[in-house]
Amino acid sequence: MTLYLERGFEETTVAEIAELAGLTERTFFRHFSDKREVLFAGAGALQELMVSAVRAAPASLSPFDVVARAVVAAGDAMGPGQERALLRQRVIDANDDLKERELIKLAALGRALAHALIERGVDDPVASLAAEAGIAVFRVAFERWVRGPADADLSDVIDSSIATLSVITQAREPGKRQDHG
Amino acid sequence: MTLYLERGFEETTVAEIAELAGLTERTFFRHFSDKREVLFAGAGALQELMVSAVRAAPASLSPFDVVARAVVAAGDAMGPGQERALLRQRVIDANDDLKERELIKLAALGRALAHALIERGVDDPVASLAAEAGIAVFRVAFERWVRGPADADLSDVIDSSIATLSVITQAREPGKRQDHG
DNA sequence: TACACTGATGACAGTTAATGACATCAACGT
DNA sequence: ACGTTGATGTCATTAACTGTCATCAGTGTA
Repeated sequence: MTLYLERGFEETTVAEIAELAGLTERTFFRHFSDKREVLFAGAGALQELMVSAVRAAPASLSPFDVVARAVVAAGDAMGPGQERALLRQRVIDANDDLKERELIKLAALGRALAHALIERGVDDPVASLAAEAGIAVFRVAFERWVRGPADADLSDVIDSSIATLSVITQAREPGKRQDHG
Repeated sequence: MTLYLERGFEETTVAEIAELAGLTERTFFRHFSDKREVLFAGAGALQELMVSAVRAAPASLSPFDVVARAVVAAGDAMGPGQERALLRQRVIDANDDLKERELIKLAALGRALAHALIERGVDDPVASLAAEAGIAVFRVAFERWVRGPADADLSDVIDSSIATLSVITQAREPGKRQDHG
């Protein structure tokens, strides 16, 4: 993180990272599958947290409510570390390769959530859509939170984004099917 | 595409591609910024198509309906080339690096759609969420279409997915805010 | 014809991410 | 003392990219 912030991601070589850490390149690649993965090592924990939240949700909730609860749980867990998350995000935003890696982590998270929903008995198109919608909310809310005031609560932004999405998708022409021919 | 299908993406070197095309490596990298980009050169056209659809939509439509129309327009354009799209998708699905690139193209598409909505006067959180939801629908529907029967119409799958998402996000506990303590 | 300019390509060297193979060394139990 | 195991170092190699200069075809102009 120190080197990435100082001189950027591309300009930092693995040799430099290894030297600063007192290791060799080879050891670096034993710990991280590639140069980007250093910044995403903790993504697995977040995914497990959200999947657990899905599993722990009451059976009475609708699929989307279950996902919403998982997203809020993730927001709570990320509460105190706003500064660290912000630095990390700054590094990621400055580099396209890192953005790609972030996106695939989110996609994996979406699949995991969908899978957890299916295990609860939700049908597949519904499960995937609810999960993807949840990821979309998470992404948008996170960005609003990072760019917003320093004392804002991520959970509040998430709540608000969930409500907004709900309103948006309701405001449709009732029963009218899109024509396409 | 020939080499990627024969031996996979990782196992195909740029030198081999260049040789088959009767060019040098250097020339390959002058046409494509990196090895993956060969498969995504046409993504820009699709994005322009969808942005145009957003701009051309009647002012009376809700933001989500506008996005839905753009997604359907993309589905129509992709109608005849199912076989080619399927081969391409098979190559992409078999490799994580290519999945990453695909995701960032979709993310760029999402931002472009959100921007087009904002130009129509839609507020920012609403625009981003509508766009992201549209992308989610597109992704889920496209996957269902690719894996589904060969004679299926992508536009129909998209229509159905849009309707499903609409239903999902409506089926919430009315007015109840998620607790997170 | 001669000349200048431009754009695309080739030729070549160099950097760096990433991987495989083997050696070393400390910790641990028997 | 001995073998095992896990983490690390060392060395060699592949292949993605990049910088730089040379070449060459096409085009306009005197």
